[in-house]
Amino acid sequence: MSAKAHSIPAYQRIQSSIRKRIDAGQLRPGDPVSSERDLAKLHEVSLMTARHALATLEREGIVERRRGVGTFVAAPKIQFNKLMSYTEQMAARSLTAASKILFAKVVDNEPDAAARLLLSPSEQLIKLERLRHASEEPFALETCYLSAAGFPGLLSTPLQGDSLFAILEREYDVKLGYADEVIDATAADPRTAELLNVPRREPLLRIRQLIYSANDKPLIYVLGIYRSDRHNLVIRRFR
Amino acid sequence: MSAKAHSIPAYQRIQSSIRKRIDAGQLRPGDPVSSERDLAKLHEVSLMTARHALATLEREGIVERRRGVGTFVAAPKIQFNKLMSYTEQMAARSLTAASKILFAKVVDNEPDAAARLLLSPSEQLIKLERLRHASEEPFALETCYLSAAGFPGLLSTPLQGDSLFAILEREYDVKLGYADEVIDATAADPRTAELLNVPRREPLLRIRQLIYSANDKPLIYVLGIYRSDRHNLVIRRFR
DNA sequence: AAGTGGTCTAGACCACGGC
DNA sequence: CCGTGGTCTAGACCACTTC
Repeated sequence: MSAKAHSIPAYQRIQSSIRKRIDAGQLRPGDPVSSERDLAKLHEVSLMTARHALATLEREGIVERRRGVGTFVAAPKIQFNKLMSYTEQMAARSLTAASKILFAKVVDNEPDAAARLLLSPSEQLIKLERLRHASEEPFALETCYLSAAGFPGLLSTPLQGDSLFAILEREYDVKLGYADEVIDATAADPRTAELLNVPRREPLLRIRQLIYSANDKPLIYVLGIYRSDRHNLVIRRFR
Repeated sequence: MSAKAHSIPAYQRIQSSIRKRIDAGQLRPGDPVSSERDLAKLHEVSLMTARHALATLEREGIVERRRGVGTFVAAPKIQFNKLMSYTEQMAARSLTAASKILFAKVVDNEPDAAARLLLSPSEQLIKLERLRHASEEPFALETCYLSAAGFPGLLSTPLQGDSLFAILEREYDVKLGYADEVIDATAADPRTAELLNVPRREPLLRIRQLIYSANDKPLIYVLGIYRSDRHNLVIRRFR
């Protein structure tokens, strides 16, 4: 029925239009979102399609649905369980991302990182170590590894001003899929303590993240160390 | 069309039948699951219903779907982003749950916990403090709070042998919905260090969990402290 | 009673992967 | 080519909440 543009699924167009109105402030937390039936008429799609759009928005925590009542814009707490770059996370909280690159070179002596990416132990890897700031105070040390062969010339592009996710998606046509994260607590070693400006042995949050492409190939391994006084991890679990 | 049992949705029955075959070992990781079309014929439902069953199983990490290829039993890593009791988590890893109750009384001087449950500061709360073990070694200290008025007689029921989730769902007809968790790192205080058998100031994982009912009412507030050498938190994020 | 989300039907076409 | 999952239709009835 619809004229064209099969390139973007209808349910994603509906989601975009809702997200856009939330971002623009036209829809505020607690405000009702159009009902399934209204959305279906408005976008000229069937009920199931409008429903699919709202259902996945709910799992992202953007919207809350109550049977018999309606769908409402969720409190903007956090984008639950959403894979986002540091830049995107900061933007979602209306903050600007600031970071300092400590290390950016090709290495071949990190067999552990290579193994996590399912590469041979001596494979050449791009290693990128960055210190994340918020209002002048450092709060995270992130080290990420990528296959050097998979992303030629990455180190020559300006990494400073742009999000790594954005570069990968734009320049290398990468489609990010999901990430598995293992979280635990660790004590600050001397170098980390100095970089993060905390005492030695301070408890820190450690997140080891393996980011997969949309077709299930491991792309990036990220080791993140976070000051737990300046950063909380928030997730939502479902029954 | 379908004869009866509107009580349980068809897509949940399909999920149960798949889960059952996985639990029984008839389906092992990597094995193909019946396709959408086969499931639809087998269970005499429409394609969309079979599809819904597989789609939500995928978001739980139980199954992996590959377009053009099929649906396969996922590696039994972890039940991603799933709200489960300690007992259920242990069972999922084929371990037995062991815990010791340190404290189980009604209190009225915990305004912080009351506030999180949206109750008045002096409201009477059931406070339950438990030490979790795995193979003789303690690894977690969990303190949970519930409204005393909401769950009369809970302290009289045998909490030792049964999962709290199971008691609430069975005896109080509670429908658990989801949980929001805030995760950070903290240092062991003297009492916690002794209980968990670790040095003082040891980095520990702290999880503050607010469990909601299916209709969005806060039910339980849980403060958990975990030995990070014996417990990892694993989550999955989606793009 | 009216409106909402939750489940479901019986089909359709498309995009993708493997043979 | 065929089978797979991904999107979509044009309806339907149910369960729930609010008025």
